[in-house]
Amino acid sequence: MARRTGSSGERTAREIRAAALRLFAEHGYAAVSMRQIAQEVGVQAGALYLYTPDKQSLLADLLIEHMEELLTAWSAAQCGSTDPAARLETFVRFHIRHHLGRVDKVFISYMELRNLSDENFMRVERLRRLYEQVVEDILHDGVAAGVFHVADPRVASLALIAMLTGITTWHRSGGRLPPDRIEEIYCDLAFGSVGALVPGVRAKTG
Amino acid sequence: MARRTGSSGERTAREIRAAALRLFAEHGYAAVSMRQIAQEVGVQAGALYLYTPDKQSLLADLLIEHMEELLTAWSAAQCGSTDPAARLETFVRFHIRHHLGRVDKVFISYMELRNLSDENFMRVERLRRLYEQVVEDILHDGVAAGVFHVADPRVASLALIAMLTGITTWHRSGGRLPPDRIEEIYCDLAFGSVGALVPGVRAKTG
DNA sequence: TTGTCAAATGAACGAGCGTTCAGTAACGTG
DNA sequence: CACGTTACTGAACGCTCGTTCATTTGACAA
Repeated sequence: MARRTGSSGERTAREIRAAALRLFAEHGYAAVSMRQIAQEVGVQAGALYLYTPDKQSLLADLLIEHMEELLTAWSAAQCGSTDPAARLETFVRFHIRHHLGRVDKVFISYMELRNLSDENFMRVERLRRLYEQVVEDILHDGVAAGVFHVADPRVASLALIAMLTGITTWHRSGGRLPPDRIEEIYCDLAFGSVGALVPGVRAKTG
Repeated sequence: MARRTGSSGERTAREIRAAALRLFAEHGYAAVSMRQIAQEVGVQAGALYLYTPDKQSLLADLLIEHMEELLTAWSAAQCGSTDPAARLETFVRFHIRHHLGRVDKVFISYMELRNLSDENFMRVERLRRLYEQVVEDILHDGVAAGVFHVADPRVASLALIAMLTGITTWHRSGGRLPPDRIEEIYCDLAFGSVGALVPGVRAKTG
């Protein structure tokens, strides 16, 4: 056989990326072979090279796309408000919602950084730094406005992101808590950690 | 050559474990070959099998030992107090101090879980669950005593651990902040997130 | 000095790796 | 229906992988 009936380059390209993402997330980049990815797509290993120059690019493309998608989505999601508390709530809810819908991508974005070439690593790292800066700015403005109380906005922003992103390690869809409830809980935790209360009348219970 | 002058089985065993830890942390388990580990020790690959049945055990031993060491260290470090706030502060400081001194082990303990066999994974997971329970119990008691305010102690404990452990991803020894300062900052963040203040007179600044 | 044990060599095993490429079958257009 | 284009095969390339094992050397006691 050569070309398969009903095949389409565009579809195969999508399937390859999806298979690579799934397998990288499950077994890790180094532990997944091009032949495994090909098999998942239903194709021979050589065919992959019609769609990617090499294995490394397959990973790099996934990670860079993930970070760009994250930043773009944030641009669209952020509220116009200048109130730090409103901005923080918007961010927390956005971050959780965005990440819960992309567990695999989040996973490999943290796990497989070291398997990137130096150049690709720097590209991803620059994007990640931009995202971290978003939080740092919110916290910084909040501290200046006297509504947040954190000793070190930079460290607090990293702590906040780690806390929020950690959800992806334990969350299972259909689990005990629905996404909305998780958002509420983490809003409370986030605002508490910066020495503030969530805007609105919601009071902490316990 | 065969046996090398001045060689000792015990020392070689230690060196193999150290080399494996370092290389696994730097490149990932799957990306490190037995020949690389052997070269780091200054030995041929075959010699490793005098000290480990296979590569998998090399990883599993490191992870299991790490978790057991963590639990043992906590047993020794915990204060006798029944006051939830005091227990939380002790835990936060312990966790940070313990983890900052073992960055490599912490790293592979989170990154390489999926490279464990099912049996080894379950062993590590059981130990991890015990450690998470420590925090959950503290938070639960604090909520019952009315000093902590969290909606869901289980989720809050996972959030707290994620926040604290995240330090290891950005911390560099000799960086901007000395370990003591990091402890202070994270104590504030941790107590804030559970709706409390750090015991003592320390006030949040910012 | 000899013998025993501990510690390591180095070559080999089959398997799998990422990648290349000449060949071939289905598709889309005229 | 012919024909260039697109999509893919399948075999092969040189390597590296984890692991085994007969052999060799150093250390140490008798």
